[in-house]
Amino acid sequence: MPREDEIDGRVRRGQESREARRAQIKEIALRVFSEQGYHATSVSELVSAAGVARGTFYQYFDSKDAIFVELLDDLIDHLRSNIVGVDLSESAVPMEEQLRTTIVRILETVVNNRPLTRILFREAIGLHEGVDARMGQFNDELHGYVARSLQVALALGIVTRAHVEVSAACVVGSLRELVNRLVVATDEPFDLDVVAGAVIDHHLRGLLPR
Amino acid sequence: MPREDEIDGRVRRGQESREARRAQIKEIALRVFSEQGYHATSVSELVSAAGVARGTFYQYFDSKDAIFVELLDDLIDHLRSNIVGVDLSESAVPMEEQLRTTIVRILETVVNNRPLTRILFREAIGLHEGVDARMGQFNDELHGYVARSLQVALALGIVTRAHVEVSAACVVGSLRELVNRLVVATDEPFDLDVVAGAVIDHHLRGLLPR
Amino acid sequence: MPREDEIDGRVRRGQESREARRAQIKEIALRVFSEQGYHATSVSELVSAAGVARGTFYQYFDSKDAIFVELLDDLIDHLRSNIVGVDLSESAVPMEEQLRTTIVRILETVVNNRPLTRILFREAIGLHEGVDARMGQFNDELHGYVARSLQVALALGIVTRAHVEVSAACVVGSLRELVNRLVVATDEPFDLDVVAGAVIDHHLRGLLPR
Amino acid sequence: MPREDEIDGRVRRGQESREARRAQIKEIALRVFSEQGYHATSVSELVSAAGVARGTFYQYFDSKDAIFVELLDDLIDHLRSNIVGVDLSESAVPMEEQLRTTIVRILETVVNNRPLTRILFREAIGLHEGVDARMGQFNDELHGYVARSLQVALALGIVTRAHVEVSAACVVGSLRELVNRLVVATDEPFDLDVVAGAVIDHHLRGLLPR
DNA sequence: CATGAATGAGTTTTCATTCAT
DNA sequence: GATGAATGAAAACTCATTCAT
Repeated sequence: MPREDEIDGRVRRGQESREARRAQIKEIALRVFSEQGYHATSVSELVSAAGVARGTFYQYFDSKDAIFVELLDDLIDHLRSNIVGVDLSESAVPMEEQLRTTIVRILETVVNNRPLTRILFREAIGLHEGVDARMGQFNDELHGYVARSLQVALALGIVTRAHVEVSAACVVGSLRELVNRLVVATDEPFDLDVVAGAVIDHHLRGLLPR
Repeated sequence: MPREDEIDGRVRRGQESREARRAQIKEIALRVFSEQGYHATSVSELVSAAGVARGTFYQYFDSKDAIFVELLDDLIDHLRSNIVGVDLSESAVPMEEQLRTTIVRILETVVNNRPLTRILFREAIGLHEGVDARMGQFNDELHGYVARSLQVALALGIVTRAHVEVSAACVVGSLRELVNRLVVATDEPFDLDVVAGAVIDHHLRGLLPR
Repeated sequence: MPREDEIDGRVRRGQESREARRAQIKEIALRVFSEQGYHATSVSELVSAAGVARGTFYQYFDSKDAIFVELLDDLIDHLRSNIVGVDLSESAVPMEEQLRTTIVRILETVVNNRPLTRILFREAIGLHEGVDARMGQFNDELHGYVARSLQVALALGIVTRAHVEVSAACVVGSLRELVNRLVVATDEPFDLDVVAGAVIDHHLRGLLPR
Repeated sequence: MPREDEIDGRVRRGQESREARRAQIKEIALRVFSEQGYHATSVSELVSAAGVARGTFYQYFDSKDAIFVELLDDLIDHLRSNIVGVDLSESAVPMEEQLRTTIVRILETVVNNRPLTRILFREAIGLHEGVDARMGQFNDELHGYVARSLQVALALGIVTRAHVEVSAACVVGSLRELVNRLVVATDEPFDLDVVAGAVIDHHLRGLLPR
């Protein structure tokens, strides 16, 4: 009969390596998916790239769908955690600074997760009901957050003349397009602060001279 | 031996019916694709919906890919034809009016081609190299057009302080997001003029009070 | 534009060859199943034995299950059609003769369908819910038929002292076992009339001398 | 260095626990197999139900087949031990009484081993060569025993007019069918003595009035 | 030109068995 | 002797495309 701690040790070691293996497969799958796309990637490629057997893959993930969804959820969670409310009380950090911080954070997240972001932008639409729903939900969250902020700002007189829904769509669409151009379509680095500043300036002050 | 004009007639009739048949298949494919998506639509569904045999389908289109790409090209051509240069000469129609017209036209086009637009937004990414290239190209065209216009406007002093690339991305992204929300995600009608006006106002004057 | 009868001809020819192909695949599947058993037979073996491609098989049958169930249903239908009510009216053919005829018919059917019968007896249990249900249903039908006949015969005083359920089970079980021994377990021919007579004699008069 | 008896003790304890472990796994496997059937039961289910690791299972049994065959052999041995020769000497217990006893014993055995019996009747056919052989062998044994008994009885004039092979098949088939109906298909209890009596009466005296 | 039966490479997934720890 | 992660052969099934009629 093995001693208690021996069992614990085994179990712990097992769990550690299980987690490690799982993470390893996810990491490689992320790379392969982002290089080849979801449909062009077969489970065979996944397992041979990860250097494990077919069955091993299925011990850790229920299906090709499942690992893909998990990868996407990871990024969406990352992004969601960067949406923080803007504090409009007088004592707070200036609104523009707060906005800049949020945008910089979002851009940082996607820059640091280029492969996932690419998948998200290139593959994650029309692929899978669950993914679509999650994506739509995140987009709606973002839109709702911006719209509500605009409402408050309107009420406080901080902004004016806004068609809230349209303006919210403009803000969200601008971010998506920037991510698309700066992160998805190219590998070239860019200055986050400059971009964030320019976006905020664009949306707050518009193109016409004042 | 048939007479000359009889042959001509046959050929013409043949060609007419060829074109008609082709158009009919495309029309039905458009419907089916936009209802079910590219991957979820099999050639079987296409041919049975069109009421032709599998082989017939392949006499008109090289592959499932091919017809899909053709449908997308059609829409992109439609959209492209709506991008017209803004005339900034003093004698011209006021710039804001010109912009409004362009945006209204683009929105009209996508509203009138909801199924295709849906495919374009929901399916046409990460699906097929050729499609990706075309989509990217169109997006770049739009971006380039907006950026060049901004350059000119900057030079003329009509707009100020613009980070051209970022602002162009904001404009393009705003349009994409609006199309996405207003046309792709819902069937509800909306007032094109109001939306176009709000977009232009947003981008020209910004959110802050002047 | 093809003439009416040309279309009809094509369609008819098509249907003929479809039916023929279907029957051919069924026939070969029957042989392979009865030789190797259901589980030991893969679709690959089926199609290579039939000399058709995998896809062809699936054009005619939904699944491996489906063709198997169809084969079994064929035999069960055969057998069911041989269960005919016994006419006990005075003017009728003598009861014993009627029973003999029914039993001879059943034995003939199974003898003429040895491969299917073998599958039915060796494979068709615990394999598939639908098959189980059908088999159970047929067995119950047979049992019910015998039991009802016994009830009537009891009422008419033709038989006596019967524990109806047990006797019905004895009759049905006897038939099953005979089929098992004479048809399933061996290829040797036997005299149907002799066996049928012996069975009837056994159940009607019993083993003890009178 | 351990003392002799200490080693013996270890070995004995080891063997005891080996046997106990083995029996425990068999017992649980019996339950799971009879609930779900052979094919529907995976080794995973077996080991998780038994609370042992996969590898442990394979230390006690060569394969999934092996444990199943062993379970069947157990039941067949049980049943075989209940077949005892009928003593026809004048001084013996009356033949009918002896037959009744044998039948009651067999029914008791299967009633007391419902799970195994169910496996035997529902699964153990066409599953595995070895199992098939064993089942066939037992069936033949039973048949042979009944046939020889009939031969003797014929010679002694106790029974008359018997087509020995057919009558033996009737007797064996009747038992199988009764077991099937009373034990396999239902959980309801029944009066063994009544059923045994009815069977014997049926086969000895037949259905016709005397 | 139209037809639709035939094709077969390719996909995802399962699960009995092994073996390093 | 116990463990359970890893294995990979093998299975069922799909569907875009071809080609004889």
